[in-house]
Amino acid sequence: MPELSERKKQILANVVEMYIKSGEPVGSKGLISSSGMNCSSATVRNEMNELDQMGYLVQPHTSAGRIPSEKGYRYYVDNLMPRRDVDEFTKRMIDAGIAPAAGDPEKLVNRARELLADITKCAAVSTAPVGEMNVIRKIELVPVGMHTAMMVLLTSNGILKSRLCRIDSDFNVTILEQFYNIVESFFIGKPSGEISPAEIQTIAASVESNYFVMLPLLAAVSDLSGSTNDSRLILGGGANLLSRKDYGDKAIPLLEFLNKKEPLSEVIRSSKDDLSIRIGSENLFKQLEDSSVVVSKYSVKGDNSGSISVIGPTRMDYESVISSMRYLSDLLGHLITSALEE
Amino acid sequence: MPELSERKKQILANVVEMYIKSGEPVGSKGLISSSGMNCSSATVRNEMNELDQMGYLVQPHTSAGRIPSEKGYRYYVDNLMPRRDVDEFTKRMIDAGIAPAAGDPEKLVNRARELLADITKCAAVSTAPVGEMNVIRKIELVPVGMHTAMMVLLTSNGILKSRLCRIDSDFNVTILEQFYNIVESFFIGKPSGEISPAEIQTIAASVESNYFVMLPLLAAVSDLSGSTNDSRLILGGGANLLSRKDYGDKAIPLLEFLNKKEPLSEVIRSSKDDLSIRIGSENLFKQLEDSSVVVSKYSVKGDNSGSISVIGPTRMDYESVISSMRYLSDLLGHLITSALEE
DNA sequence: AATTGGCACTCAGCTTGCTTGAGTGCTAAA
DNA sequence: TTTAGCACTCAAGCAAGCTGAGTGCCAATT
Repeated sequence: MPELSERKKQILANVVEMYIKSGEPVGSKGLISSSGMNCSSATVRNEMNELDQMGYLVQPHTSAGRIPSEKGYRYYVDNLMPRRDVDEFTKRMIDAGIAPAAGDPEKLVNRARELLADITKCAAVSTAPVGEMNVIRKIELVPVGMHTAMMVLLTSNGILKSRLCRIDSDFNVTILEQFYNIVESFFIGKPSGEISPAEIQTIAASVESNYFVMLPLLAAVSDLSGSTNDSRLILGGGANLLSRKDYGDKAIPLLEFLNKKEPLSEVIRSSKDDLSIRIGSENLFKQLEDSSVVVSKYSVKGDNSGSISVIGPTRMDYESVISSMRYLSDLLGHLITSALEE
Repeated sequence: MPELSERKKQILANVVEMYIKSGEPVGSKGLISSSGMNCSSATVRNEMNELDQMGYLVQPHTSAGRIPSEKGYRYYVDNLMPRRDVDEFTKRMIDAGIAPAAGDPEKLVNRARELLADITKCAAVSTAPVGEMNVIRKIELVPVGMHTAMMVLLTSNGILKSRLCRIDSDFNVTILEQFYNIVESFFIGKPSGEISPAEIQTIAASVESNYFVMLPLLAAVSDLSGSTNDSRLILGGGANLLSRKDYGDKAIPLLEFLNKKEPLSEVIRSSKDDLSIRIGSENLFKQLEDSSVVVSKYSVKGDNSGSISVIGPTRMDYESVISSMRYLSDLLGHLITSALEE
């Protein structure tokens, strides 16, 4: 990454910011007047030309102004973007918006996602808190029919999962007792997600008499506890993308893409850092080539566990999106933590 | 509703069907050729003119063909539309699509909604089964923190609801025991939704010592059991409306409207019959003036309890939508019933 | 009395050409 | 190295013209 001269940096930053604000390509003259640089438009023109050749800017047509390329956005985000705190207004909006959900982890996550979509006017995605430090609190098996029962599993981060299971023989007290004994001695207090099929086999084998009845139940426990939380991945504010003129009719296939759970999950989960920004084709899916994805993780009890994300046009207002997300994911982590500890 | 001559009926039916297929206004000549009527275009023209004046057809512009008015659609749906069974292909699609969800009521409903959206290329809404005959099966209270607990309620139709509650004193065995006693003697087996605040008061008063601890817990039970199932109302396939050229940019405000739970719930719930069709401005919300809403109820254990709906442009293919919905809601009702009884 | 062929008329949507103006690159002077 | 000046480009907006599907009406036909 070659160093740019101070002036080039200044120009690039201005182009990016003006383009983000207006959506119109930025010309040399307009840039001068609204950035207060003290040099002439011709000078800016020369510099822009070089930035163009270096790949930071592009021209939509020969006689139009410049817009940032992906490389331009990337350089801006990495080196030029101011790292301010959330503005007061947004902060209040978040504080006020999330307050009514305090105390309930699930509601908090949902509320956070809705707020994020509203604030950024982009699509927002949330994943529920599922840390590795997470422990199984309770397992219940409630008969629903003769051969079916609802299994309910509660983890220490306050997340409830359920699933219907079916067995071949009738339910009776003995089976239930046996099941609860096993649960008590093998599962309660165990980190969720650490139950291997092999273990299940071993445990099931220990009940000679009811092996074939118990096996599906135990498999269900394993399944439920380890279930990739795809089902806890929720997209909101998709409609916001439609009002963004950036995507013309490309908004429709994009929305269709985002509505599929699996690829979306892949997109979100492929982020490693606490805060990751992927711009345009840095996203591996070609459906996202005109979009940027910002993922911010939040921690519950000091354990990195869930995330909130924003998906919008590459032209999104990175600075405000990121500052909002930083604040919101911090707050969310704290609120969930205290909901569980209190 | 004045009777129309046989020929007028035939013409109206053809206009509606052709317009539904093509989306283009139907002219006299085109109608002749693709409907095989044995009269001249001039005759059709005269008839169309009358239908126009009677209010069944309208002309978008002076020199265009005719399209059905709302009155025209209504007459078609009530009197002219063939009532065929689902076509073989759709039927297979439904059978194959719903099979993997068999056994789990919640999954069945979700799958049905997704299928419906896919088949009709419209938005689809599902509500979970919540009949009046519905009974509380089990209530669990799982402590999550010092002052918080997760309450889980399971009803006889296999639907699970949960909610976090918080109390002022610490949880202890006595409180839990007392709570479960109350649950056992007052709530289990009771029709959900029939627990009045007054009753809660009475019951809470019966535990002199722990009145203030028990009250919020009991209130939570009442709340959970009676909770309007707004939260069980889910919209899917909203993106389908965008690809429908019928709504130009009106699709965006429409989607925004549909994404609000309350009005959508109102729209669905205002249907009384087993199958209700509301066309255009027959819907009370003006956001739906260009849309039709078809609601079909399904029964679980003979008790009319949930519904699936389709929302799409007034130009939707009523015949195929309705036949699909009839088949699907029947199937859904049966599958849920057998999942619970088996 | 109902049906039909013929004809003049309408008008949305497309095509075409013109104009405008923001913006560029280049050159020559400061 | 910067700047003023100038010729050039091209998207977007507008007006005029053309096209063709479709109509309404009338007079002739069955």
